[in-house]
Amino acid sequence: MIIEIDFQSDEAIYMQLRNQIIMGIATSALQEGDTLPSVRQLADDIGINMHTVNKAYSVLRQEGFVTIDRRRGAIVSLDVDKTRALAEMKQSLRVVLARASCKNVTRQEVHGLVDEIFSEWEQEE
Amino acid sequence: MIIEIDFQSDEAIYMQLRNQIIMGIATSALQEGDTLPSVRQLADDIGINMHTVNKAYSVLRQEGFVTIDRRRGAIVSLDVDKTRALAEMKQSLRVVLARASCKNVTRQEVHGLVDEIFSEWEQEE
DNA sequence: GTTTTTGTTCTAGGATTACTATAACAAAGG
DNA sequence: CCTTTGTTATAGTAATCCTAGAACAAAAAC
Repeated sequence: MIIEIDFQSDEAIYMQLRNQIIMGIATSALQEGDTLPSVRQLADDIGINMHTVNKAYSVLRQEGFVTIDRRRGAIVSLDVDKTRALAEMKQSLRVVLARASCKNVTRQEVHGLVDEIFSEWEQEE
Repeated sequence: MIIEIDFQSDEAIYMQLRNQIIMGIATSALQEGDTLPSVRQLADDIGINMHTVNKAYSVLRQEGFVTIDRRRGAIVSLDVDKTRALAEMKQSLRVVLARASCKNVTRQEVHGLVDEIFSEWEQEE
């Protein structure tokens, strides 16, 4: 799985990393049981500090996407709390859809985009 | 329109303010042509600094949700660039949906949530 | 047994951002 | 004339982000 960090972005590096790993899981580029690179190796590959990678991994652990084992490192393992996931998603969606709605994006167009995104993922499986 | 700031949140105050105003527009609590409170008055009401409100207004202007007039202050006026809005929304949706998908939220459930949110807004009009 | 690699922890410094605080300005309106 | 408007400048505090170097115990590799 290829990770691309935009150093010009105003989004923190550890957040870009977190989001890309989550999208990697969603697209099945990363599967349950897969191990992520060690913090030192990934930091070296990307050209950032070890602690920045460690922070991304810690956030992923806290959010229930990986478990961290001293021997094997970070392992993709999903702690599914669907009720919580739905509540959190609704909150995020409200902000995203409000912005879109102000710009005259219709409910149908949103549905279309959702389908597009899900289709992209299913193709890659 | 009621604005609620969570001072314990890790989200910046000016971003909370920006998002609530955008949601206010989406729900028609704020309509095109309406004037927002002056930066000093709103800052006083909320109990924050004038410059924090000013920053929120500046972001809203840059994103095309309000125009700012020296006489009347910030006025809701939507600069609709739908192509850009769709592109930006898709990028945001990708992250939100990836998180949900990992937690076994289905495409159908996302559609349901989208409808729920749009319905909330339409009821208030 | 020795060496390497693993995550973890500590301290520390630099850079940037967020927020607050004053103060002052020109423009418009009452 | 006085008030209110957004705007700008300066300044300080606090928090966050990122980097850096060092060290530790535990597990794996040799």
